[in-house]
Amino acid sequence: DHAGIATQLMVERQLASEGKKRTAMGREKFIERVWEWKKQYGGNITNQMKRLGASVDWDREYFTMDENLSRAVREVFVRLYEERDADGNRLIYRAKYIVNWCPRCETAISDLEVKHEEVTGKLWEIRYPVVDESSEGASLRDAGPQRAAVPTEFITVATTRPETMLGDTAVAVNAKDGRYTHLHGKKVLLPLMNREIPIITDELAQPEFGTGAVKVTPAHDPNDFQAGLRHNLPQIDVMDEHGVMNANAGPYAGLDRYAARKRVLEDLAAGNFLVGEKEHKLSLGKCDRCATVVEPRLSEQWFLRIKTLADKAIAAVESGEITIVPENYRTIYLNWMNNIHDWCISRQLWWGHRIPAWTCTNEACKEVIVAREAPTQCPKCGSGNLEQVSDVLDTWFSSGLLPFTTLGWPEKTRDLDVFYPNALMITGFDILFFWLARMIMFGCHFMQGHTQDAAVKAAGGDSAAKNDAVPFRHVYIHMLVRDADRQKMSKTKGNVVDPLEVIARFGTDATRFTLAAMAAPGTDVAFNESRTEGYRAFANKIWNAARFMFMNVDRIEPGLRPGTAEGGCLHMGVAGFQATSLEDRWILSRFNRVAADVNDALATYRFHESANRIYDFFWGEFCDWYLELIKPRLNFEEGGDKTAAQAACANLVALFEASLRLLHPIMPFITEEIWQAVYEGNAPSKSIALAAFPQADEKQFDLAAETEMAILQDLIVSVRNLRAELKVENKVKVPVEVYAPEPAIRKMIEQNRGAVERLAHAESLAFTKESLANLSSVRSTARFDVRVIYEAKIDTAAECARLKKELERLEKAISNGQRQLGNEGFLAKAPANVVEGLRKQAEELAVLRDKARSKLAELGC
RNA sequence: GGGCGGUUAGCUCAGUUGGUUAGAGCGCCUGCCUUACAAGCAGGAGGUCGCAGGUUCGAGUCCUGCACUGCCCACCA
Repeated sequence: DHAGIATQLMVERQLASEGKKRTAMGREKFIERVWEWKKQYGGNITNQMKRLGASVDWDREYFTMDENLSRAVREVFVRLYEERDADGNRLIYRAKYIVNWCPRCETAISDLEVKHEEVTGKLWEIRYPVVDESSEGASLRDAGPQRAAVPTEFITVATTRPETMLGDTAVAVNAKDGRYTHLHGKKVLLPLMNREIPIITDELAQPEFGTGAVKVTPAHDPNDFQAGLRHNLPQIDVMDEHGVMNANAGPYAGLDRYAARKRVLEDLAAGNFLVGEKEHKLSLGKCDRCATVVEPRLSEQWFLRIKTLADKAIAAVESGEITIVPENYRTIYLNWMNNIHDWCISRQLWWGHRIPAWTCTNEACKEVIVAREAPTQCPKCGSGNLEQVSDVLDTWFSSGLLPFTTLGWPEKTRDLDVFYPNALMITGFDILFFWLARMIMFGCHFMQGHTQDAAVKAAGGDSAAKNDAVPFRHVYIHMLVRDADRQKMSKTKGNVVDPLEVIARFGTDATRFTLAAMAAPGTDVAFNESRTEGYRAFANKIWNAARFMFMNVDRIEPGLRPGTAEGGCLHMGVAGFQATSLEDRWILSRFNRVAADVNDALATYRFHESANRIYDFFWGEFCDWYLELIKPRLNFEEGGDKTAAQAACANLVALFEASLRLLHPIMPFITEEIWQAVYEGNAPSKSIALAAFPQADEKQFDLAAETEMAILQDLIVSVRNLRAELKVENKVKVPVEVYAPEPAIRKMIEQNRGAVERLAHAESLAFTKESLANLSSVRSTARFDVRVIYEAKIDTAAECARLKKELERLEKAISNGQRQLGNEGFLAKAPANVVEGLRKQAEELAVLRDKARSKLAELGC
């Protein structure tokens, strides 16, 4: 979008560096200059999106200042101006009101654009002399200034902005405050200005605070403004749009507000009016864009009467027609929406949508005309001299319309039928109120009565949704990316992480993976480079695994493609996969599980879970185990079977291809590259992005294979452990003995003895009839004992230490288990599978404990 | 003044509806250039889950209070 105030600021800075000023240039020339700037920098965003691999319908690129969108903005403005609420008030109105004013940007800004900062400032106490009524009359004027020098009574007020006293038009006390009852109806003489102002009674003054008396400056404080209206007080504006004191400030005119503050304080002190100066904590409002301290300023602005729109926006979320993830933002949203104030939508800027309103320049008429197109003549007085209001609209006014204006509104378009309501809005929490809230308000209001195309609605699974006016059905709120130290990125701090730079160093895929893996809902991402380094290594791992695959395909069966039989690989998790071995059955089962988990994680916006799940599968299971396990079959030249090698190769390709599809949303580039290579130019679709996302087939879950494989892995790891402890040299293969009392398990190990020998670096594998638990160089599990036969001196002390630690752990676990299993409450209330699991575990732990005990006895420690 | 988060291994972070022995990456220690991969492989050390209570058969997970910390909202001179 055109980002009115931000963009104008950027161009102003650019001009400043050339020694030029916006005001000297004139509106037209300046806007031309902004367009130039936009042309130059707007492309950066597009470029970043492309480099990030965003999948975007580029034909639908839009800009909020385009003519079609601008026309929609005017349409909305006019409709809101013409529409009246239940009380008969226009939804858009113009009013003279205290608004937040940025003296640097020289414009009004909305409440949201003010950032409050807690600072320790000063609270000054000033005493105002009470006018002595006994000397009322001619003598008052005659006596002149000297009269103030001998007052009899004072009333003391407190302020954090003493310069505003120049615009005071009253002093307020609370009617219930007995201390001031005698002063009701009297006047004080405003120091420095020598102006008599009344003492009024108003709720504004709270007896508990300070002295209980408060100065009233209707033109410079929102509360005072209201009080002023209640008491018909004059509004004396003492500053101009730059925050410089004006003629109303008398001798202080021309001074900047802070210089004036200093002088006022000095003068008050000199006149003996300043009676106190205390440290005081206050929240200082600063301009969101340029950090200048905001000044409450009386000015004529356009407002949107928000309640009508807000009510609909509340209903849409409360009813669940719009869902928000993470859920706590729902409360935040509703809380804000329920306490919303009218929205100041006019800005005294040049860059933006100019308000479609004209004023008749005829002094006697001054009619305001709001219209879609420029009127030629005043409908009231007939004058042809009309001038368009110079204000522009708040950027968010137009941004808030995007869900429907980008689809062609106010025309009735096919796009609106199909795409409205949008399915999902993804946006940052920092613009929840600025943007999201406004989109919901505008959408619900202007699209009321809209009905989405029934077929599209059903296809999206939203056929039961009632309210099609909502701009989108689901909202995903993402957090901020911070720097590695959790600091908010800022140009002034110089800690901005430029995505393009990260991409240049680590690659897009690694960058995307980092963001995905760290995107736990509701948590900021501390962008940590070491993490990205790790994911670059992952990309590298994928690449090398692909090399391995291609190497084997080229050698074993050149031209091999993933299965594309009926239904095609596109609709199945893994097509053409023929499980012929334990590892085949295992990996197929594991793949389907990961596919199930990833789909589930994505459906619930748990992106980090999906990323981590694929990572663990691909690296920890597919590469670390499966590829290692099938190597003997692939290497048929070493006395194997070529047919088996071809089958293994086909499985490898099928599984890899499916994994690529699963990985593609997070790592689009590497997966596309390998996928295309797999098909050697004959891919079933133009891009992997168009291939179906793998779905889990629960029939492929194979619990038996997973259990068996786990035992095999245990066995291999146990041998590796023993080798490491015995410090067996890497090249040396050692004989291994296994005791496996259960015949089925023994058989399974026997069938996979080759795998054990190879992956555990064993010379041979033999089965024993007797338990090995008490022998040395043994590792035991509940299913098997395994022993490495190696003539190395065992470090008895180290082995004892290890066993003792192990025994300690086991005993603790056993006693925990016993306590639970002996607990009637547990047996009665815990689910059966939990109890059963614990029983089984207790048995296994007991076996292990016995083994460890007897082993310790054997070693004599 | 309201509201919302966070506090788990040396560091950065996961841990959905309470359920077996709390995980990952990086870093660290040991050993390996084993023909996909040293950006790698194999093995290892490291945590009383901020503190104090409570609920429960069972708490990192739920409740209360406290401490520290970050953020949002608010017209307190």
